[in-house]
Order: sequence, then C-alpha cells, then structure tokens
Amino acid sequence: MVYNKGMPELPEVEVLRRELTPVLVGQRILEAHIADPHLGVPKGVLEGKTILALERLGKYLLFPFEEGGCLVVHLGMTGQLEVTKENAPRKHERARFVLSSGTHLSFIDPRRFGKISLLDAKETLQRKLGIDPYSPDFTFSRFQALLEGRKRLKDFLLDQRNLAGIGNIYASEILFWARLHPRRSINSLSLEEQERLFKSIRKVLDEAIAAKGTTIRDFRRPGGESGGFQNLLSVYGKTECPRCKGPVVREVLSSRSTYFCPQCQPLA
DNA sequence: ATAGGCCTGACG
DNA sequence: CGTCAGGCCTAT
Repeated sequence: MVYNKGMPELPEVEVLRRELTPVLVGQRILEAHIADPHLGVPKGVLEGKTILALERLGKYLLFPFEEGGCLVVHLGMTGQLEVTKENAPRKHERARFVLSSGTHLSFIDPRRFGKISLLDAKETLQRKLGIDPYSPDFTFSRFQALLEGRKRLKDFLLDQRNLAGIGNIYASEILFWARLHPRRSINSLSLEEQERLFKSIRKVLDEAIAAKGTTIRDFRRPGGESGGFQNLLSVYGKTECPRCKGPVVREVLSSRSTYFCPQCQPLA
C-alpha cells in the first residue's frame, strides 16, 4: 500500500491520517531504523512503544504512545508514508518502522525537507501553531481576533501561527472562493468579506478531503487510484477562471506562485 | 516584506 | 545546462 501525497497540506495529511489509522493504531514498534541522521530521533527510544491513535495538527501527523510522548511527522514538500510487508528499502527511504503486525511503515522523502521528531506531548506542538480549522476553536469570533493587526491576506493564510494547515495551493483556492484578491490588506476587509473568507476555508478544505487530496504529480491511493481534488481546482495552475471565463493571473508573492482571477477577486 | 537556504528530481 | 516545485526557518 502506498500512501503518497507529495503535496502535503492539511487535506492530504488528514487523508493520510484516516487511511493509516486502521493499519497503525494498537501496533507496537518492534524496530525503528532511522537512515537519515538529519532526523532528530534518538536511538532506541521508539522500540517497544505502542501507537495509541493518529492525530493531526495543521500539517503535522502525530502518533501518541500508550507509554506517553508522541512521534511527530512533517512531510515537508515531498514526504510520503508507505505501509508495506516487504523488507527491501525503497528509494529515498529516510526511516522505517517494523510493527508488531509484521507490516513496515516507511518514510520516504526525496528532497529531505520532511521532519520526524519525538515530543513529550501534543501541547508542545500546539503552542507553536495557530488554530487548526477543524478544532472547536475555529469560530468566527476567534477568527476575527486573528485578523487583528495582520497585513496581506495571502501571507495571513500561509502563516501557520495564525491558522495551521493551509499551504500554497489551498491559499489560492480559498481566496478564489472568498472572491478576495491575495494582496488585499486585512484591515480593508468588510464584515461580509471576513465572513466569506471564514466560510471559504472550511468549504475548500472539506471538499479537498472528500476528494482525497490533491495529486499534481504521481500520487497513488492504496488501491492504485490518485487523489481527486486536482480535477476540482479553480485557479491554482489554471489559465481560465471557471466563474467568469476571464484569464487567471499568476503572480509571485513571497516567492511563491499565487493564482487568482483579477475580475472575480478585485483588489479595490 | 523579501530573499536565501535547506535538498533532489523533473522538465525544457 | 537552467528553472522550477506544494514547506518552513532565518537573516536582512
């Protein structure tokens, strides 16, 4: 079974969490092989631990242990998690865990931007991150409070200290649905525009999760299928606006590609 | 607010 | 060859 995203934002990590849960919960780690010394996991601490659940915070996947503490995985740009029965190491494999069921969990990451670490508690990570859009804290009034003092709209969405989980693709998609220009300044938003933005966040993320994530490269689902949201993207990587049929513009903001329809998302 | 660095592969 | 890529951190 291959669980390969490769464009891991919140929806992709959530799909991963859901699909890995039945395979991993209750499993004991028999062996942990950390091939990449880059990954800061001390030797010998994972063996014998039992995975209690799979949780997600923003783009982080957490494996809390029955014995306390948790393993944290961040996929970076190209990280993948694969469950396999085979013992042969995969290309770009950075870590491998042998589980009590006999299956192996392998962490594959060509560009090595991904991270594996060990945490005392979920709260340690939570303190570094803003509100997860699927936590009970994600209310309109909390959202409004986050907007206070912030500047450019797209930067706000990408900063994980505000909201945790939105990346470059979904930022463009959310702003399209909210009909807001990526360079709009936050303090210029009307109440109605704030509400549109708030609702667009969950709408886009919900649909992306329902479609099993976005596959722009070579993502394979467990049965060999791809995720489906790449077929539902409105502006990211597009040239024509699905709403007004006008041209979609690509603009570089904070050295990241940003797509929007200047007609439907006016700056003024 | 922006550029650069971390890495490697894919593509022109 | 050169350019680009969905993340994130640090330094100007």
